[in-house]
Amino acid sequence: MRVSRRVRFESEGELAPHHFSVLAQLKDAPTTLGALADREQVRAPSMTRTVASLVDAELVARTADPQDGRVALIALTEAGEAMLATERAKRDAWMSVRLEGLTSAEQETLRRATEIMERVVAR
Amino acid sequence: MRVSRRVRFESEGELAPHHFSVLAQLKDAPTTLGALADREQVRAPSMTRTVASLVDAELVARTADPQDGRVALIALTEAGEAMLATERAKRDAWMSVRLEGLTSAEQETLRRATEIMERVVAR
DNA sequence: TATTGTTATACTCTATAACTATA
DNA sequence: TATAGTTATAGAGTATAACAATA
Repeated sequence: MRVSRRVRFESEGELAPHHFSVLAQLKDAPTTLGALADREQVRAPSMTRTVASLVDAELVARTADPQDGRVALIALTEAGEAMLATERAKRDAWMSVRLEGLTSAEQETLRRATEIMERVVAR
Repeated sequence: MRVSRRVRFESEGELAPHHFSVLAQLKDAPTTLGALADREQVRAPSMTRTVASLVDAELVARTADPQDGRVALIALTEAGEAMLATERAKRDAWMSVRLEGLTSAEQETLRRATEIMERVVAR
């Protein structure tokens, strides 16, 4: 928790945290508004607002679902992908600087720990 | 970041995140309102409100600084300490369940990684 | 009828600006 | 004058309730 707090506070970007978080959800595939709301742990009306704001910023686009007329499909625009990559690069840079001073053995321990935690979190 | 997200979302307590965070800052010693605002990355008026809400809930108490009449010193009450302990226990429990399935070697790797990251974050 | 999403409305958290009290 | 904190006011983000459109 302390590490994540430091990264959030110190590698701060132009994007509000909940905006960053939604862009990250869209990385792999377009997603319905409802699914986004579930994953972000907010109610549908809140996500409607957040998506409207991201659409205004041209970071995401809405398209209709050809199979189901009720559904709103949200996808990253090119600008959205670029923004996501930039923000992630800032976080990576913050961490890279701090890991440089470690020994190879320490870095190797962190690599193994990361693999373990990825499995833990995937469950 | 993904681990911290899961812990926040799934080990959810009664306390709003920014309330939890302020209580955690007060764990070791009473703190001025201004210092709290700095550490929580909010402006003084926001912290005035947050502290007022915690005072209403009797989780913190305000006392005057004997040396400087301008300063408001904020400290945990007994109820605040108990609340903090309870919330932390929930987070610990969430994680403990997930670490039980790991081998001893894997758990040892995580212990060593934790020590390394504590040094990284302390800088 | 049930589901997906939006609109209306209110509450909370945040901020900036202006103010009070103390140094 | 400068600093610590509060009050006034406004802008986001969130929620619930009521609604529209589609299945």
